Amino acid sequence: MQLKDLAKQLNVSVSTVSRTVNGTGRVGAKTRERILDAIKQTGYQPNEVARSLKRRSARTLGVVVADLSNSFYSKVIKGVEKVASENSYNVFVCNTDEEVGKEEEYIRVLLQNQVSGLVIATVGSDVRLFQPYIDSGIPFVFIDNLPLLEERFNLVAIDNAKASRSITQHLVDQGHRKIAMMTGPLNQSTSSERLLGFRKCLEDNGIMPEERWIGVGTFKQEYGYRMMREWLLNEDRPTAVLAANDFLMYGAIKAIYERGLKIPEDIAVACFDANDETGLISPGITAIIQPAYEIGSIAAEIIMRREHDKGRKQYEKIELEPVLLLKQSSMGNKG
Amino acid sequence: MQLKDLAKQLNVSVSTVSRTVNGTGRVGAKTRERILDAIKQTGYQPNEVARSLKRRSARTLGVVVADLSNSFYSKVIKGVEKVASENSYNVFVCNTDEEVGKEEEYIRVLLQNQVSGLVIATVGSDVRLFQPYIDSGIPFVFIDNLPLLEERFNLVAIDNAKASRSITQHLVDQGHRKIAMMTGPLNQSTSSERLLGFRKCLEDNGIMPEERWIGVGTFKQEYGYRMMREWLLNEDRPTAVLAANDFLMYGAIKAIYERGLKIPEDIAVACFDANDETGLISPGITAIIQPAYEIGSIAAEIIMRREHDKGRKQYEKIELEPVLLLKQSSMGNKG
DNA sequence: CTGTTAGCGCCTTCAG
DNA sequence: CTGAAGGCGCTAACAG
Repeated sequence: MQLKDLAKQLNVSVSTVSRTVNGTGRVGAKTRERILDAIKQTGYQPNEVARSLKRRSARTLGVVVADLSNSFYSKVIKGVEKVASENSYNVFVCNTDEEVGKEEEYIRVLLQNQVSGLVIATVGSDVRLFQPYIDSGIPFVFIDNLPLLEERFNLVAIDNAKASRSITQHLVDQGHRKIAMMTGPLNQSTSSERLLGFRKCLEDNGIMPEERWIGVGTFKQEYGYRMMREWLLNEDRPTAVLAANDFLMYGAIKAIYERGLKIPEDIAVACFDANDETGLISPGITAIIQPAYEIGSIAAEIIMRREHDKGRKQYEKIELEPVLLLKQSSMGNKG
Repeated sequence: MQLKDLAKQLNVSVSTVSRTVNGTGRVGAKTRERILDAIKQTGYQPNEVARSLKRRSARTLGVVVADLSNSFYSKVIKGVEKVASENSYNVFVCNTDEEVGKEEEYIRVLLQNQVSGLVIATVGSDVRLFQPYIDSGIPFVFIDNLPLLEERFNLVAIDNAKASRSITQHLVDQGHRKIAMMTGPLNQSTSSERLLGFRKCLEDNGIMPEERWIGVGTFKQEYGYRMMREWLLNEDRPTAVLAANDFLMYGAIKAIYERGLKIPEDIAVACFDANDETGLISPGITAIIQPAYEIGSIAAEIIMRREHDKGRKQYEKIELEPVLLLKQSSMGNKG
């Protein structure tokens, strides 16, 4: 069923039907009535693809994340979706599994599909590939990780270095001086910034960071486990560990338990993003919690704003405040 | 940049360019060469929306789930996405928050966007609204919950009643006779089937199900908490609880701990879908684990098959085997 | 107030 | 092997 058929059936022109469907332009009361009726009868639904082609925009947002099953990202997505649906936009969600190739591919596909904007937690793809699009005015909003771009992008994120300093300071305040850190690839800014903040904080406290206790690998559980195991093989082991995300921490904890050690008595742990909804993880894990839902909704709002004043190429950098959630995993004074 | 511009620039017709872009129809070797070059130079990308309009199909799958942050669904989505991307299809993901209205709205929007097929974990919307679409051959694949439809739909799911019987039997085998069950709305088949299996198992074991220990509410943590609390107010309380999903169970456990009781010593617990990736939830929770990723990928494959032999209206019902994961939460003999 | 018409960007017969 | 032309379903001038 389409416009044309309806029009024919009612002996009016397609444009009249179109106008009443869209509520644009004046249409006679009774003709409108008849048309609305027929629409209800036939269950006519406009073809969005045709509309998108005409309008040259699909009223769709693309979201590219590394891992859907990571609750941080799923909350971001919910935030994006809320704003999108308030504006009658759709959301395309893509999962890159932290693979740069997939990320580039998905961005390309989304662009081909005429998305109105992109929300990206990049894992380091060469976003410059998409410079033409960015310049052409399609808003790219980065969350979490910074891209390899100069200035021409929007950003919604926390200050990772600062957050890292604050959680490290907490460990120091508990009396720890032998603190290890594990993080993901340094080409991701979340990783490098968190490491930077960690180092800075130790230095500010007159502690020399031990290079052997700095693990740079991936953001996956398996790496956290391997790294921690290695550290524990040595007699001289850290008394506290900071992990740059929750998966790393879960891996680390597994290694700690395997070694028969206790948290926090033998080793204190803290990390980013561990937000236990169940309340059953024990001990509770001290963590920096990012406002994930807000990150998503604000990112989407930026795109909406760009849709309104198109052409105006202007970029927003929004910094949100995380929360330092204190739990048992890091408690107990070592001083 | 579009087809027309490229054609003009190279002094060939649009059709020739189109043919070489798509690799369809013969094109002279050197003209092809020139065109391919120009494509690389200009970074031309075909407009998918226009293609979709022409083709009258968007090569897109829609997925409708109740809650993205539920790991069961995020795994399903990953499964769908894998198959989709293997076939160069895109995935639209929608989150209904368990609201029937949102579900109907999203299905409508997806259809308007000419998706090639839908994967739906329905929360009970009146899918008959979409009967015309189903009849017109757009494949609807249901997972998890059964729709209010006769026969004309595809299904990928586990046998919920059977799974429920088996986990209940496990509790009985541990010596329990005072077993409670909490579940979601009965208009969702996962809920009603699981309750059915529970009842059946008790009866098979000569145990009369106590109606006061059967809680029918929502699938949310908050309800699990409230229900459990109520049960615990009474002197005569169940010695084991089965929850129809993990959120309910987390709520129940919270209530149990608040009451100062121990798991499994005072009360044994078991549920559906609690798949602890962290390994830190303690005690570990006995649960029926559904093969979520496979459910998603098989659902997507069904759609792909329908794309190939279109017109052939045929429906597949696929039953997958869940796993009964035994953990401490239900261990210890009460007999 | 309503109808006619020209595209949106691409694909695909049908001629040449 | 290549070009011209019509049309996918809808919207938006532009006329009437």
